[in-house]
Amino acid sequence: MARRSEHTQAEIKGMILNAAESIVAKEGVQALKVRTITADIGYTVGTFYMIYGGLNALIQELKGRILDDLAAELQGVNVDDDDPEQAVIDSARRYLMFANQHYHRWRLLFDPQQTDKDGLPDWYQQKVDVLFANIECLFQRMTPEATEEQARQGARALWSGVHGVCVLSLTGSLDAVGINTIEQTLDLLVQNFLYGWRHRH
Amino acid sequence: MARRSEHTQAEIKGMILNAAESIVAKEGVQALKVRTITADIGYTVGTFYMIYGGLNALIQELKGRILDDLAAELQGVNVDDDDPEQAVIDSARRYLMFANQHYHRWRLLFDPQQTDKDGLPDWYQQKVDVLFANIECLFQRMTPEATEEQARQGARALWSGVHGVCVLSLTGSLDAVGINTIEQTLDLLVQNFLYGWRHRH
DNA sequence: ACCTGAACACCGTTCAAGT
DNA sequence: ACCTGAACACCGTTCAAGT
Repeated sequence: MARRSEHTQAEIKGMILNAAESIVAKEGVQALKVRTITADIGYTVGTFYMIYGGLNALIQELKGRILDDLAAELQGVNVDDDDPEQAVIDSARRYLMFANQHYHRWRLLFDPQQTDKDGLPDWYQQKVDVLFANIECLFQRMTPEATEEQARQGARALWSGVHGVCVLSLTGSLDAVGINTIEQTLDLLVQNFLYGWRHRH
Repeated sequence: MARRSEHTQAEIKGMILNAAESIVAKEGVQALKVRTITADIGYTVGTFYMIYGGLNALIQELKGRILDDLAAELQGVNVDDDDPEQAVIDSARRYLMFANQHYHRWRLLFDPQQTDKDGLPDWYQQKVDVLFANIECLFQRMTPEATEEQARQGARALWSGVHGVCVLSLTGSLDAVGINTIEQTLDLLVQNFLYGWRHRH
């Protein structure tokens, strides 16, 4: 036993990440166990700790990946034509779609157990900021007379709302509703808010 | 040892509930352990299982209590005068205040780990419905020309949004902001939404 | 009948021991 | 240097054994 060197450290790290993503995607974080991960890739527990300091470090990296995927999804909206309002609506729909299709991974991003005590790392916060910058930019274009700070606040308020609709609807905390009803709820929130936002400026 | 009979089953149950509430309020659910609870009340693990089938059963009951407290908080808004819009705004502010002051207990209501696989019990769903009925009623009064179903959808959409603001702001997922900034964000969401709601009907 | 505490299963983490 | 697996700590849950 020991000293197999069948894979480089980098390869093992990749295998761990893939195995972990797969488990989270199928069963959620609560099913993510060190023993399961290492068994899945043909290694034993100890090997995991050669690569990661602990389960939290792995989860942190997973969250980064998920955030990147979410960002890619939101990048897909057409922000170049002259209808910023429609772009906001599209963004919200894409957010719901991502949350619905990648439910467990999306949940991980906001799992209360998985928030590091010493706050999130800088690179993580930066990814969040980039994600938000697009929405803020659309708000600027919708209401050019608003200050940058107002656009920030507006984007934050609406996006929190969009997130709330996804959380309560998809987790079934509200009650059981189908996905198209959820989309209606989302549109209702977004369109009423945007109407108010436009006419109050 | 054994057969102390210093307390009735009902008394022990009350002691467990109090100890559990106290732990959750101070440290959150993740700190709630059977061994800690029973040690706090001067009993041992086995006693816990005389009263509850397991930790989940206790947590379920805790959630019911928290929901009652939240309902009481929201009952406090003045819905009798002729300004239903202001009553909605007040309700939203009270919801934020409750979430902020009873952070860990409020979080428990939406903890993903703590949602029973076979859905929530009927009595729980009923408490949620009662809570929502008030908001729906206010929507009816704001826009009497809307159908009941529209009022339901509107209340659901706005309340999801309100919840989202509380979640993202209080958990620091967005970024670090003070409580008054949170209230501003909340008001922005609610007022813009309501403006749209009123003028689009 | 009421209560204890040893015991089991499970899981994160460590580390002495192998090659 | 790389990897194993026994071992420890922690925790939910069970149950034989005490009074």
